[in-house]
Amino acid sequence: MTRLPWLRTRLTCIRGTMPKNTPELLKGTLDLLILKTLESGPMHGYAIARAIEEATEQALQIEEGSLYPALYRMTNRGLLRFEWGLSAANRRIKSYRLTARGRKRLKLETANWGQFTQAVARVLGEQPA
Amino acid sequence: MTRLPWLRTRLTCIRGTMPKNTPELLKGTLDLLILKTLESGPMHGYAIARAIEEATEQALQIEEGSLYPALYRMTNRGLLRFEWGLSAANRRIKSYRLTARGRKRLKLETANWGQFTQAVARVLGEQPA
DNA sequence: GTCATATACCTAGAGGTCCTATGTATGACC
DNA sequence: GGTCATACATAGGACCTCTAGGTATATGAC
Repeated sequence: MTRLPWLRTRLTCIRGTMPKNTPELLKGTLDLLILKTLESGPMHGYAIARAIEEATEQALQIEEGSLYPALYRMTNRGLLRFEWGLSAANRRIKSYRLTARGRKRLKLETANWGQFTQAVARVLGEQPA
Repeated sequence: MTRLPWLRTRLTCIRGTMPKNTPELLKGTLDLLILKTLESGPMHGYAIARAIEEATEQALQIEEGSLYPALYRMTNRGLLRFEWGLSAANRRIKSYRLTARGRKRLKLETANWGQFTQAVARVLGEQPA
């Protein structure tokens, strides 16, 4: 049971900003976030997660165990496709991009999200400005 | 295989407004919606579902197969408690109300929801007014 | 050089939530 | 007496996220 070198790294990463919020909330939304992030151009998985975290100022943490299965799923559904390539840091990466279908899906899910949050807002009794 | 009388009722109900949206989005949100609906006073399960649907102008449909398990869950967690009673229509009902814990939870989940939607909004590139 | 770190990928299994489909019961109304 | 809406309930499946584990390698510090 030797402590492997990469283990400590991971733990410190997690301990860092762990907001512990949004345990279930992320449920239907991760796909939308990924689609939106890819709208501006191709990106690889790890970078997508970082981009989302940065955009939300670490409010949302994308776990790798959610991210990679999601990318896999979405590729299978024809929303994304990927090519192997090299990152700026000279690393082997899978560069994902939206397909036409993915773009259409992004539109749909964005609209759904808008409707959904409006509906919830009505229940919460927020004044729509 | 005779067609049972209550079947048709149910089907027409469903066919009515079925928006088919929010398949996954509801995930972490149903509890919040129920808590908020009960904030104004005791209510029974069926009425809670109707209230949410009305508040959202049928944008959100609360299925009974989601509703009753949710009420059960939340009762077990000490967020709600209920008493058997009679409705205005003279029917046997379980009248639910918030516990102190439920009220605290409502606050927490409302705050979480606000943060979460803001985070998503940032990714979607919406201007925060 | 070699050690630690960050980058970059992957997966199995657990846990949780929602929905579909099904079932029962009864008050009100025609 | 039949139909409808109300009011409860639950088993099973589908789906998604997270935890926890695993591998590989470029880069910079020492």
